[in-house]
Amino acid sequence: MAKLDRLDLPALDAKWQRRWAERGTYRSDMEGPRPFYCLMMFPYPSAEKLHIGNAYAFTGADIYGRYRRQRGDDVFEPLGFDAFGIHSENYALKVGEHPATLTARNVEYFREQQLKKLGLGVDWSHEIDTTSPDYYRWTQWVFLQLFRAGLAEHREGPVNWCPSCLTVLADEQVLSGHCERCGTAVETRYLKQWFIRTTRYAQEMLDALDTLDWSERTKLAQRNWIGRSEGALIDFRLNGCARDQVTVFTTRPDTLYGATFLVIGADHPQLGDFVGAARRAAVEGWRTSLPPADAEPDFSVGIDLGTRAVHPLTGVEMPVWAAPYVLGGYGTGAIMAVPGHDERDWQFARAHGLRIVAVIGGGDVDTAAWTGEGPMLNSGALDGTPSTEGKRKVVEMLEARGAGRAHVQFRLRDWIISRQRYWGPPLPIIHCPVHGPVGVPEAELPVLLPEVRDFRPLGTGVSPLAQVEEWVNVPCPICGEPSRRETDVNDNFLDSGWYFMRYPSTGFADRALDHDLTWRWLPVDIYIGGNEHAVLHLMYARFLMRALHEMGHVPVPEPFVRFRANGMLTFGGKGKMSKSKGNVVNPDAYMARYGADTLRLHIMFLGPFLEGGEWNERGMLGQARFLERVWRCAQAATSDDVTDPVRERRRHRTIAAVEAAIESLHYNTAIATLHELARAIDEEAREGTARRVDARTLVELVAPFAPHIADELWERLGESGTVHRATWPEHDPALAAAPRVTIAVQVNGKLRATFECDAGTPAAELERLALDQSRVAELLDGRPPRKLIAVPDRIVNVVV
RNA sequence: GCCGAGGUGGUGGAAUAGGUAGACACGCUAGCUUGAGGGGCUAGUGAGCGCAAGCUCGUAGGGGUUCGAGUCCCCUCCUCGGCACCA
Repeated sequence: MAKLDRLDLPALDAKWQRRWAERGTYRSDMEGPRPFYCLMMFPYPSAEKLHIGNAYAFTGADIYGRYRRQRGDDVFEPLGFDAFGIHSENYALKVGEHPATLTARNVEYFREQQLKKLGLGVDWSHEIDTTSPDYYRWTQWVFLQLFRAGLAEHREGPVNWCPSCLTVLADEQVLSGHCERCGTAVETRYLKQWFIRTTRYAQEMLDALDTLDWSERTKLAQRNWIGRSEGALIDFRLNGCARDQVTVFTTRPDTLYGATFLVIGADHPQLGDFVGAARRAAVEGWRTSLPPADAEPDFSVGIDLGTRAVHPLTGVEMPVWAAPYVLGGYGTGAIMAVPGHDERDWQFARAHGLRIVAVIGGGDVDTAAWTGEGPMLNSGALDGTPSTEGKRKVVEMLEARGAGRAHVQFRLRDWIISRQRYWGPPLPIIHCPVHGPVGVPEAELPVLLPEVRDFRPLGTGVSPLAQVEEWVNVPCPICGEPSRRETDVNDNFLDSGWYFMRYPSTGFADRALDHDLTWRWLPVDIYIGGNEHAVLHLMYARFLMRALHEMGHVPVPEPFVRFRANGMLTFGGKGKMSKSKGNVVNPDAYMARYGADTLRLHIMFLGPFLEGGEWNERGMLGQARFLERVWRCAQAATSDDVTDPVRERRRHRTIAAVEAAIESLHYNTAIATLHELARAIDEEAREGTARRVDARTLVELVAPFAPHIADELWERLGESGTVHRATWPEHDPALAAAPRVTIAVQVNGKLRATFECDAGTPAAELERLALDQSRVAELLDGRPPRKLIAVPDRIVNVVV
């Protein structure tokens, strides 16, 4: 036998990456008969390089795409860069470089030095860069479609303001009152902003979740975020202030008789309207000295507004208070306080000596609020009615008087997409003194982001673009009056909210979405990515798809048929990898040393892909050994036998096992199965009996995980073309079934013996065989068995 | 606090419908190779007892159901992830 060439994995990486590019191995046939859209979340090239955690997610998605490609599907596996946004801009500010040059360099490094070297089966001819005018022109187009449809509105409202990033943030970007990216406590400001009306589809998006094949934890996060609650809106007349009435939302209309005061959110935009004249100064002073919004709830903070509210059913007057424990931005920004039956109201009432009345039986309101159900009390004609029924009855009474109605409230809020920053696509709007906000005509897109030297945020609530006078001042597209451009840029979640729609159509400069390609390729067949985007990106993407579907631009309302949240790679006991935790691991050196195939196998072997795992580099050597073995045994297989029943069974079983493992994304067990096959063939190779057909099967099955060595061996085995297209071996379940099985024999539930018999041996026969076992007879010691349980092909349990 | 996912050898992790716990891999030990090495190969490796055959105990802890429980039910403890005053 000729001496085997030494295995040089990094050299194979380079060789095959070059060949694949030359041969267009991963070019998708966009017209192919079996389109399969395999999507992975595109990376955000800020300052950091890709770390092992990123490589993990990409590799896992790539394995699935490769598997489908081998099965003969026309797989479309595109990739791009989400390069606009505050992260990049903040970093650019820090290092004093322009974000455009920084981004270009990072994109180049990500693509050439990291993603391509990982051996991803990506079709780079459809690459997207969100900062390219070729792309953001169409992001602006998407915004204009929303604007025309009335789904984008310019209005004033309370917004989350980050005093460090000097911009507003979406609700989803605020975590426990802190800025998601810099951790600074967020302030509430009242600014005119662009809102996207995501709430319009709240119910539909909630309902559609039931039809989606998504990771359960992701769906749950979305359900919680949408936060549907049923209840009622109730009107209270007001005396002693500028407003004559206020509407509150409650989920417990059955407790209405227990309402003893009202509370207005301290951050309510029109709080002043609720204050009695005599209390005005006191309230103003109080409002400026509130604890920060992120603090632990303090139910002792509140102020009497001096106003009286009239109970809609009893006519009794009650005080009106303001307190920060009520959120000005949720519901109507005001509540009816029922201290007997709401924990927070109870604490507040206690702190301020307000009346507590029990109106639902079952608890003792002197010691704690009773939030359960029970018979109604102190509720006039409704006394004795179960509270579950009372909900409906109270609403009926209110409706009869025109003082209330049933209402469904969502926690989901409209999406604020304006950002007072530089590094993003300018919103394509011109503010005309006559016509108000006017969309830039589509033919004039893109509205190019002007090149400015000083792109620092101003902190005045206005983007730095406002300083570029020659850019800002334009005539109104309708009437020609001197007007000003909108100077805010859009949130980068708008960029990433529709990128997967664009991928198929990247070849078209004259339209965002080519009709034929879009109808052929959408929705995405499988989307794999981190669950940190469960309520951000995934919610926005669903909204945009739904909106564009209503307008007829895309074929269906839901973008992702199947979504799987990959697990996270942790390191050093510090949890998920991130730069701020200082536990990032760079994959580059490992690829250079062990080859991409080794790294891919290693990280996929760390644990179940959907659960993640703890990074270590110790096991890497094991995968290197495995590849060495594959290399050796595949080339040493010389037998042309294809009928040996034992080996054929093994082959078919292996194919079935690997296939099932990949389908369920349990890559770790697929790799374990491959280890076993490789060991077996290797052993046979040493005896000179290894079969070519086994070697070929091994190479085919290993290909999604270790694509470089697989193609090299494919070539060395004398096969034509590439292993990566339409080569997945068939398996026959009949051939995979074992003719002989091992039966375990238990005595009183403890394993005492095993024996072999034909598969399918009936239970009665098994019992007989079990009792024949010498060990069993010994333990029975002449006593008759009390009971025998036999499970065919598995076990016999002898009970004494 | 609420919601979700989990606790299996020295380590990462396997166990289709309740049916031989610990696949596969790392590490370790011994031996063989010996062109040195973080090299390759072979064997062993849950704990305890035993020369051995074998026995006992073992899937966070405690109860339960069952011929049989890592798997099902109840309680307790712990870890990780997410959401956090949403009326």
